[in-house]
Amino acid sequence: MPHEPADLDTVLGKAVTILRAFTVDDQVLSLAELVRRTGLPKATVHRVAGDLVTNRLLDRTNLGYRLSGGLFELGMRASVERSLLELAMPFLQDLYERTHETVHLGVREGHDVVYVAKIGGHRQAKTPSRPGGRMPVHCTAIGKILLAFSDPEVQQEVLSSPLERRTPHTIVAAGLLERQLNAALENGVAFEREESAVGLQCVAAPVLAEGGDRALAAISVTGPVGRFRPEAHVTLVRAAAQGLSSLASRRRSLSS
Amino acid sequence: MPHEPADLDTVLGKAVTILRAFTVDDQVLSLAELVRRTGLPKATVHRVAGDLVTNRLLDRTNLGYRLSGGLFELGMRASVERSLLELAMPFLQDLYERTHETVHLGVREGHDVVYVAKIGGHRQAKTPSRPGGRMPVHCTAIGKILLAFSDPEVQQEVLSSPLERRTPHTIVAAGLLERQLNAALENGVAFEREESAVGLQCVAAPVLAEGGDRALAAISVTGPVGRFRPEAHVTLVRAAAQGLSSLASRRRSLSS
DNA sequence: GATCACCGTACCGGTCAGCGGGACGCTGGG
DNA sequence: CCCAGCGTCCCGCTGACCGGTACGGTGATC
Repeated sequence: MPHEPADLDTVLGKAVTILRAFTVDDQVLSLAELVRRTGLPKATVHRVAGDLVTNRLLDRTNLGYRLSGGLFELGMRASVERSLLELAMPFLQDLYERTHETVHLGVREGHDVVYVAKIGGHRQAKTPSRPGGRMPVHCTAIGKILLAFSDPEVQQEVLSSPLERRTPHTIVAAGLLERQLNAALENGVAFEREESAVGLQCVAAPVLAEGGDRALAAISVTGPVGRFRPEAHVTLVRAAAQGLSSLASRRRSLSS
Repeated sequence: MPHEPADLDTVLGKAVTILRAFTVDDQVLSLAELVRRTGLPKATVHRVAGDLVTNRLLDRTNLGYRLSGGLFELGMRASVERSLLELAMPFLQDLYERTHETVHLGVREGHDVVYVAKIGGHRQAKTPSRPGGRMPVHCTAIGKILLAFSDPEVQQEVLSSPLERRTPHTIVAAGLLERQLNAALENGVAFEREESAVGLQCVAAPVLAEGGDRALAAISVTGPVGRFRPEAHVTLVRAAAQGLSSLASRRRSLSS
């Protein structure tokens, strides 16, 4: 389940429900739309949204409400993502410069991967991912490598839940997926071939925690079928991920 | 004023007060520390922080509280910053690849510049800026160019307020600053020479709104005195900023 | 230009979520 | 041993929050 109900009997619960009603590609939502999405009474949304505006978490435009810059600031202070991002940037940078293909950094959250960074040039392949966005673990290279280097129980959790089909190539058979995960664990790389979007392929390698058997995050390179062969970039991606791993384990940035 | 009091007689106000108690380089704050910073009663902080945890805006660790990954996700959905970032990345990317110096993207908020993106390699100069962080407008190249392309009233507002001295080179005389702003407006570039941090220099150019007389954002290149001469990069920075300007004005991403 | 659907805004009295002073147990340092 | 500082919990008071309802504006449809 994406995220549980969030207590609607409390102001705070209503507030975050409203905030979370915005998806990655909503620019601005009208009051009515917020009412529709949240299921809250109109008067309530009106009031709470107003409070959110005075508290600078929302902006008011003549078209409706929109997540504010203050929220962006706050989000960038989230310790784990922030320090991961700062450590990772130089590596992602290098990787991009050597490949000139789209480079991703992501972490796992439940059954999804959350993208922490995405860098690409003017001619980048049109990927469905966005920084701060989510994708199901089972249909992306990043997701697979993260899952391969997760606790067996969460791995099993995902394998035993229904696997949404995103494209004709999406792997929906748990058995096949499990074999790929084992291979990924063995090789330290995972692949994706048009499983999240038609026309795209991807390689990913894990950023490992101290012990070396759990992934903190993962790095990937994505490109269009045709000019791009995932196998050709295995070494580079792996090198970047390993470099970051060893740098990260020399710092504190983990735990729960 | 950075941000006004935020109504403390409301749950929401207390909640954001607690969230904003975290600065860019706080990893984790104890309950007691939060009490100290917010001035709220201990019992209240304890309860509200608890609520924030159940609503996934804070994480609980054995050392204290910390801004959660959910908050990061939310922040990345802030429309203005997000779309700006997406449009800008390829340009920042190019700029970095041609200079191999630290590249920034920033917007103005009140008397501060807020950094939206920062990219640099392994050998980057050690800058005080961080993505999501703030710096005073008057002591950075980005800040100066943003101010030069702002409404005259806000420009005057800043000029007539006390200018904090950050380094021995920080410009604290309003007259001198004003002359630099005029020059910046004329040339479409601003410079900074060790005014925010000793040993660093910087060039910045504006990302202009449709009309061409107001800046939406600004791009800069920063490097260490010695190997780095700001003048040498004027053309590149300006080109990147102009490219982004024309791209941005072909989209909707402005207003208040 | 009348009707209607849908929007954003405003009102207002009942009630329960939120409040915070204070007490408690734990820990570590002097 | 004591004390300072921490996190947690209790509990009765009260005003912040609630949301049904009503109102004015705006655009499409006939």
